[in-house]
Amino acid sequence: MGAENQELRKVGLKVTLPRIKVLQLLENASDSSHHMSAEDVYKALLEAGEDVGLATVYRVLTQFETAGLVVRHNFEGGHSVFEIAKGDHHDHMVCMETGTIVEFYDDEIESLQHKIAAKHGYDIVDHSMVLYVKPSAS
Amino acid sequence: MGAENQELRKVGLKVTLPRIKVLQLLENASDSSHHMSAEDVYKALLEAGEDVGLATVYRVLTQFETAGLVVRHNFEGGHSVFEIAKGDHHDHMVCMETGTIVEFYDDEIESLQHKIAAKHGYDIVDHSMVLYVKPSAS
DNA sequence: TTGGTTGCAAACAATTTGCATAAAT
DNA sequence: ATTTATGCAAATTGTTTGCAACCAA
Repeated sequence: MGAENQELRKVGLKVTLPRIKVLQLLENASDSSHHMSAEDVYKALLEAGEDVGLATVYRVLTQFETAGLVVRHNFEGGHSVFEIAKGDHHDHMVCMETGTIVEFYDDEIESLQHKIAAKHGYDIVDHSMVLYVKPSAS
Repeated sequence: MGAENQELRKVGLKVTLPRIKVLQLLENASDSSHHMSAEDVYKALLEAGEDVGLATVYRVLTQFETAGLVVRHNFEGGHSVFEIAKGDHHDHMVCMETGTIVEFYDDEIESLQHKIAAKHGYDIVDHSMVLYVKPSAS
């Protein structure tokens, strides 16, 4: 039995075929397909010959998000994209011209964010930071 | 003639009633209604007795965004919110418990963002940073 | 006059939900 | 056997578009 099997049980989700397939897909997602929309996942599964419904993909992704297995991002342009949660937090840079997504993490920025929230009497629950960029004119 | 009149001409938009009304509404928006969705604007105008269509509100807001008169934000939860562009750039902090929105600006973070983008060979076109917070447990 | 603008209804895209059926424990 | 999950189609939500009537320049 695959490791996905265990992961699902661990978060209290019944082990079903759709869930296993979606989880495998996201875990093995290559660099370029690291961030996938529900539609992306759905089409990938269809192409792999798996017979899942789009509604199920949405349901499963939402459950995974709640369970902390995946992270949902709302970049500009309406639809959400998901990526497997690898434990590490990072922010994103989206190239407006190529669509490339670069992940980065900056300790200094993180601590400044906390400092600012604290200054206003708040604790940070979560945050999103996306830099929309273009290749720098050399 | 109101000042909105001039502002519209300045950006090359024909002066029409819906545009004037939407612009006035956003300019006079109180602190709590500083950030409004298209629906918010639509309902506010209806309550004020103005007879505009929701589609027109969307069109006008999009035109204003293009013209730089307003800024559109995509906070979590699907719909967009707009605010009059007062020239100054700032980021947001959204309280998950009260819905309060705090605006802030941090020079240090801004420069770090540019430094990071540059490190990856990019220029920043735009960025969004939203801190989702809760009142700090005292 | 004449082209830009509006309102309304229909069209859309992304996501959610109801429900009868199918599968997991 | 029970309970939960799935697939499909229909329903929602937020936003856009086609088009005839309308208004600003």
